[in-house]
Amino acid sequence: MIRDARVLRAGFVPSEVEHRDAEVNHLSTVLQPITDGEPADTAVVTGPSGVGKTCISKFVTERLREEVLDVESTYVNCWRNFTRYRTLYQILDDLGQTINIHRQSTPHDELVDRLQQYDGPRAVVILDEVDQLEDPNLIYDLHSLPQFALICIANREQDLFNSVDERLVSRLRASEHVRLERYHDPELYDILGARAKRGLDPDVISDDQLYRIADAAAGDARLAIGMLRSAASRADRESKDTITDSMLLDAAEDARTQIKQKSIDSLTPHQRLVYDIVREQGPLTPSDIYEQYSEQADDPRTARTCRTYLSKMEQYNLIEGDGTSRDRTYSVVDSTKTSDIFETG
DNA sequence: CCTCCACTGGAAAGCTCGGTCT
DNA sequence: AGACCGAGCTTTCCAGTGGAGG
Repeated sequence: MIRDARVLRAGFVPSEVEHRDAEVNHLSTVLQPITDGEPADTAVVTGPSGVGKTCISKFVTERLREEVLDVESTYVNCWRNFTRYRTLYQILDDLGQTINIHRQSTPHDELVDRLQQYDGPRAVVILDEVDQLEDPNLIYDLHSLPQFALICIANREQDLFNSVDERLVSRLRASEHVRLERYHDPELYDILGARAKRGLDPDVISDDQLYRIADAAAGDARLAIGMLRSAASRADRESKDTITDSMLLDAAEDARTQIKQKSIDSLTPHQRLVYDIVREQGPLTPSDIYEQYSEQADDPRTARTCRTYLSKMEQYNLIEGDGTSRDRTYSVVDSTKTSDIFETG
């Protein structure tokens, strides 16, 4: 029943991008100078999650590489590689420049030096979730190197500008800006339809079901494709020929928890304990959380560290803080809102 | 309006771990 | 093997913020 699982995976870049012609063209134009061996301007790509920011950036870069021989490209997820060192290392690694660089004992500055000395072909550097960078000055360093064309991806323009200093803000404001809006339901339906057609046997899923996935995903293509993937793999496991409505219902839950589970898995045991306390007993005040935590933990960390955990988890969108100062409480982020849409449909 | 108190998050120093260098 | 180094995490200290209550 699954014909080509690749097209249902999260990072898949399709051969044609649907409903993003204007944005794709815009981004292509920014990178265009590279085809003539000229330096390209920095591009900023913004929009909420699942609108295709990563997808069109990779797509445009791939297409450029098909056109021109001498172009390298690298993709760094700054959320996973949030330190300056990891990001630089990732870029150098992708460019094949990590010979003689040792993960542990090479100073920061040497990595930047390496990039400055890089004399290979021009390279497109995609920095995904760039607002998550611990030290945004890295953007400035890369921006000033003419052999690299930067694509900075962020959810919100403001998040990006808030975290960087003045000189960089003015430079980024001057650079090309590609804004992506949420998909409308019919657009999402088209995207899902295309993936289903390539990825699944015919008649595995009905048009009506696809439309309901599109509806439930509320403009988020990643979520929608995740739901489709989850439903399809369930049907496959159970050796069914078609996807049933109840599978769709479970898939909606699945797709959301899977995204969350990734974050949860990256927590340390101490962070995990704090998260579990908030999940089971929240909403709780910070002092209550710490009291519980220090009782339950083996060799508990200090309250300050616990605060660092909380703000980290808030960034990961695992928990949310409500209220300010004394009436502040933390609780887990609610992720079960899609059920009713499928129930009535 | 003023003081108290809980909460927040920055800065700097300390620790441990895993790696290199000789 | 032992000295040494940097990253990442933790601790200590503390200034700033904003409700609550006199």
